[in-house]
Amino acid sequence: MIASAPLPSASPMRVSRLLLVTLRDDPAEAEIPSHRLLLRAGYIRRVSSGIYAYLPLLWRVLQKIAAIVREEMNAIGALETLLPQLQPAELWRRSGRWAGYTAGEGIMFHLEDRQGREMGLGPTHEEVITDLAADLIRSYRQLPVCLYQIQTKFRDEIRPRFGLMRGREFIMKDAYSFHADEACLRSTYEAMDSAYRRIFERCGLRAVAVEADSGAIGGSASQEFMVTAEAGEDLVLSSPDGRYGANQERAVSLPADPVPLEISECRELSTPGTASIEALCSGHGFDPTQTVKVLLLLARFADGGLQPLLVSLRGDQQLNEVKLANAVATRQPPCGGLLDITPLTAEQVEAEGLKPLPFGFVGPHLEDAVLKGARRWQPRFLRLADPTAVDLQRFVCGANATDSHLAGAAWGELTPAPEAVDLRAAQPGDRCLHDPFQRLEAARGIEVGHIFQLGRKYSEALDARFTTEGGVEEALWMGCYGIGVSRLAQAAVEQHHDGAGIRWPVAIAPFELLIVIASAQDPLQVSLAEQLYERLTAAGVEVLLDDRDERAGVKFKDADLIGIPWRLVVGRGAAEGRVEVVERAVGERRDLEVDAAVADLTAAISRQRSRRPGV
RNA sequence: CGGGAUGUAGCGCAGCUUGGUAGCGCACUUCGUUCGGGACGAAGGGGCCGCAGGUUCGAAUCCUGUCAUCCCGACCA
Repeated sequence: MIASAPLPSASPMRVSRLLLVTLRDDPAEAEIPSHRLLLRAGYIRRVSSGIYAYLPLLWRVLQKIAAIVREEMNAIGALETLLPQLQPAELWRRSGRWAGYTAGEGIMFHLEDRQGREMGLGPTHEEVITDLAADLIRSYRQLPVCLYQIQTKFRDEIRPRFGLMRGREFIMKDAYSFHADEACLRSTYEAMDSAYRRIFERCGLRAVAVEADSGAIGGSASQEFMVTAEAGEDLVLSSPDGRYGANQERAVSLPADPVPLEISECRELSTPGTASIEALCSGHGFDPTQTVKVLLLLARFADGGLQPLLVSLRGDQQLNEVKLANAVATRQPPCGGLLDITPLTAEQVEAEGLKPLPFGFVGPHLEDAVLKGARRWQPRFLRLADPTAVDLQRFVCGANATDSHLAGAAWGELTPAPEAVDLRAAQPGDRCLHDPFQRLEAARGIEVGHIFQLGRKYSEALDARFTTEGGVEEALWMGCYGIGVSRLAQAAVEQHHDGAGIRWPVAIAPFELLIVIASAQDPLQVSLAEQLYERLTAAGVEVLLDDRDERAGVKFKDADLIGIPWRLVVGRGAAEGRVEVVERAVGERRDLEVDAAVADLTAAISRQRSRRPGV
């Protein structure tokens, strides 16, 4: 797939010739409105789980989005290119991502060619582009440079979902920038940030930029662009004043102040059957902020390493697994990459040949000795704690013996305080760091774009170097920038629809205007509609003509469903030279003289059509 | 992968409990009447009841296996 073919020319586009198949009933497979509507209105068909055919109407939408993306990328000096989808494993081994992307919950489709060479179907293109950069870029004089492509990506998603929202094959714009220094990277990152804002705005989407986790891509700063919608898969936390917004994976906040614990020395507390924080607090009159809960987990690494984790959190806090994974990954770099982290189970402990652990009564002082003799695990815990736990003077925690807790324990006395790392999940209602009088609000969002400052992670791994002005060889600074083009199309539907169907923004609608012939039996209506088709097309409007010999009601229903933003009905007023103009999003109907209708439509549509400012 | 559910005509579904050789609505074809918000009547076409075994005289229906799809969790544009 290459999203670069020109839109069909001004040759008459007739619904009768469009292979338009709309469905009256909702397909059972679709859950969210945008998925249902795209299927019902004849925009997509499912071929396999997470794999869709983009039918002619949607293809026009995708090309319009691609055109806007292209304009904005070109405007900031990015160069369009097209990279291979089939990529050699060797390249991915060099970046250290082959195992992580293919083993375990790996997301890369991979295969062997007839020679037995391993290949992967590109889920992303950092490796290919960096290798090319290494080949092409020799000197600082060639920098900075930014390449992008609009390309089909393949990801063997653990769970494809919601039509185009999370497909296994999808269209993405990805851009990669190369720089001689970090300051230059930052300025391209800023330029991308504003280009992205323009792209989403021009596409008619309400999108917000939020701080994000860099995930498997890696790198330092990263920002996501979220289209706000109920059906969004991500939770965005933001401050009412608009100064802070972050994906919950990444969000930070001020925790509630703990209730002081009025116990001056540590004593044991009999707590039969009290294995949860709630039970402990309600049974013994503690506040959750006075407790420390200990989570035992197991980190699995690409090299086969298994590292037990002992994580301490204040009892009222929730673990943010993304933050934990990042903390673990940076502390155990030589293990070939972190595959996953899962809670430790009693069965696993037994399988290691270890004595049972007092799950539900574990305290932070659990000794490494309990791991002695483990078959495959590292024999010591990686100990991490959230600052909310480390900051407690006295606290209640498990006594490492079933049915027993400690009250009044203190770090130092009990066990040395573990390394403090931010591991807690910020929650809606938490106070904001920048202003404690602001409280975080939650909203759901669809991630349609993500920009990263990668730094030198890939250039170092793939040895992509250039010669500086001073004649020294250095690794390139890199950024990467993605937009889910097909996802964006569906996100637009999610944000712009009503009970009757889609309401495309003009800028990305498959057509700008639909001319409906109320009665295809009436030669007068037909000829007036054909004339209007010619005139409006000549005036530069993208027109679709519904010339089907259907009852008017059927055509109106289909018109609402497929959601073309403007509708011109040639009906019983045709003899008097009057037609009806309807704006889909507003629903208001106006009865106009033909000339007035043409003037009105061309003016309104060109006003709504998104153009680059100044072009 | 773990948990839940579903596979019957292009789409939505019934039939399965209690085995007897498949039905409804929409869509499709033809004819007639209708004709500005998913018309009506008549006549048609379309199904290896997901697939493979088994039980039985006989299986859409019971049993076993398998595949696929969807939903809830970890992943991401």
